[in-house]
Amino acid sequence: MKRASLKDIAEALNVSKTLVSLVLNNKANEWGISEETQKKVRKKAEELNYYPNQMARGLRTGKSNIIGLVVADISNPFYAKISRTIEHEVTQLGYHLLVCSSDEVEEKETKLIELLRDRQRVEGLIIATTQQNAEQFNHLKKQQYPLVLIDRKLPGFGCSYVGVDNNKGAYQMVEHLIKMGMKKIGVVNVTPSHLSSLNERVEGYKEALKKNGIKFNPEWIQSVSYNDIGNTTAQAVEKLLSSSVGVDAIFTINNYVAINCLQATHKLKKRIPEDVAIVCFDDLDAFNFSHPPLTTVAQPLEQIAEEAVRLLMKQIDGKKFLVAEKILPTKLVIRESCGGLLKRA
Amino acid sequence: MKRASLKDIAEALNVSKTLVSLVLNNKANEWGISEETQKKVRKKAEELNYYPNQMARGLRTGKSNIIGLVVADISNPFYAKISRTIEHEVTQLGYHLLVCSSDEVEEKETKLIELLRDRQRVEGLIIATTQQNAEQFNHLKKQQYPLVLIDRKLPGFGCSYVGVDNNKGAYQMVEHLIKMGMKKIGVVNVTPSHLSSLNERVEGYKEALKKNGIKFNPEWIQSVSYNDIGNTTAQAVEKLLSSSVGVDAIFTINNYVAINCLQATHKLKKRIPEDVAIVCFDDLDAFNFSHPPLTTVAQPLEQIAEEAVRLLMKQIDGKKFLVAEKILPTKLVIRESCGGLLKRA
DNA sequence: TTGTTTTACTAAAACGTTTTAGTATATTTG
DNA sequence: CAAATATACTAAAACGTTTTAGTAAAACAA
Repeated sequence: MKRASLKDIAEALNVSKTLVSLVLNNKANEWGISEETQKKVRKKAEELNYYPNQMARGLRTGKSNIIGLVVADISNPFYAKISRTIEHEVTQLGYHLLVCSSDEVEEKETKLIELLRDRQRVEGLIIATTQQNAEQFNHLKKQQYPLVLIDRKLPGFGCSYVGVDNNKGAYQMVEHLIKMGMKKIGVVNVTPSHLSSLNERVEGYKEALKKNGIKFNPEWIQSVSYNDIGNTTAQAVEKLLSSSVGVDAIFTINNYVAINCLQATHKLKKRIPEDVAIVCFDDLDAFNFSHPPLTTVAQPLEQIAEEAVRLLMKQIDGKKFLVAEKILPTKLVIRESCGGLLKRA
Repeated sequence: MKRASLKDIAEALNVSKTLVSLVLNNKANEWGISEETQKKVRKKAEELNYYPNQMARGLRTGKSNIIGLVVADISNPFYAKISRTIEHEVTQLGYHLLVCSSDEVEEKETKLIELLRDRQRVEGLIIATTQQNAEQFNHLKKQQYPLVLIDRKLPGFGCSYVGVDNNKGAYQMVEHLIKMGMKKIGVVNVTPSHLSSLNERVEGYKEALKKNGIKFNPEWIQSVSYNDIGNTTAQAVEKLLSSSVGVDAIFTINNYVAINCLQATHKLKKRIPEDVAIVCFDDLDAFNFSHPPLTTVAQPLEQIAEEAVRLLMKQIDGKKFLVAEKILPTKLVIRESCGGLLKRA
């Protein structure tokens, strides 16, 4: 069944396509088209079930009305939540969202960006990048292509960015542990990591110790490897809980590490939080019902998404690459794994 | 910076746009265009960084190369995983994916379908529908519009559908519990529910009891309401665990209910699985590290996605609405919450 | 040699919009 | 009453492809 076009409406009413277009784009009044004619047109459009062809429109105007989102993995709840809100926001604004996963592979991300920009002609990109150098982004910047990075920042590259205050989030978390009476606080980090966010969290941790007069012991920081997450986490936890180190609490650098630490600790038959507290950066719904429910530093996912869309739209509307950072506050979510509830009782 | 078009390449080489188009679409040989000319064209295209304008192409061919996916909530891990695979599959085939969330609201879904089909001109739709009647889908069917339903089936409406054998999955789960020595097995369902999948699960449960000579007690099935999930779940669990009913095991109808039952049970200070086993339909990554790790019926998410794409593409290629059902098997994932490991030890 | 076929291309239309530059008629102004 | 202005429209071009229907020149056949 062929779809109605402007021409069909125009012919049915014996008016020009121009007039129909003007009416349906709400420009009729500024063109002095009579109310009566407007009504006729709208009625016929309805009757013929007319919808503008976005491809024709896009071809003519040069606007695709699509924006692109590239994340490491859309099935990761962290990105899924953000994606959800972004979709919602851009839909409000008459845009569509194309989401792609890079699988944390640099070349895939490069290809995806190319695909979205060059083939699909998306009008702007929101990216949680996995890239380590800014080559491709510099290219986009030179061409004034609307871009917003989220979650992960590229050191030394100026662009729009939305993220959280990792340093402060970690600081608050650690300070809370100290207030709970913890003296020796370990960290499980990831290695090697080029992600700025993780380093900032470690810094926040160290600052909290310092400010509270606790002398930092290098053995308190253990690192695990994504390639061999199970074994390396087991080793890290064992080391932290060994009699020589013997920490009271473990601060895991992200939710993925947290999950593995949880399992490793259970395997060692240590109770949480009685034997050791475990807390982490990043909140997941699942941490509500893990054993025990985890105390975390939560990121304002919706707000991140909203700000990212806002910054992107500003660039799209202004046809200009903009450099603007939005650093949002995190929130301490206190559940049972840090012993807070127990000690209060 | 203006992008290169066919015209630019053609002019630079003093050939026609037609020729350039033919070469770049790999139709040069069937048109007898010389190797030499082909090389020239490809080289120039590369040089000018040419990418075809999908909107122009779409306008001309009537194909958008986009397909649409509508689910209840893309931030739900179940749909996020499926979406991930669908995206991957269609990308292989040169398509893009537009994902939208209906929030389980019928009118939103209706609008989204309209938006995707009429405005964005997606070439086909994959939908986990929240609708209760087939009106809109019948309309699509009449127009031979490519459609695949996943996860949720519309009773009495013939179309392509991909889902799992809910009945059998539930049957196997319940039979496993019986083999573990459970005699009284409760169910926590959702009410009111028009979702066929949930009803099938309840049927499978009943069949398993019957086949194993256990007389079904209506009090064993309790229902909760999404609107007041916390309270209703607490009541349901309390009832099931009360001395008058006293079930050995609780089979929750989906992952969302499972999470709430887990919390309710913990709150009652009952141990799982010592005091009561808890199992559920649907697997989540999170159930690996919940307390205790949950025994579940897992759905083959990737396979669902793959089949859905296959069925959709068949319709798009054939320009025909097809009625075909693909029912996939589930898998029993035995973890600790059903007591299996304990009793084996 | 003439007519036919093959080779290697091209011109132009079409897809459905938006936008620019009009125009014919009616109304107002000086 | 002529000129200027306002009103209510329209014709046609342009966006960048793909595809249809060609064509000129070369090669071949009779």
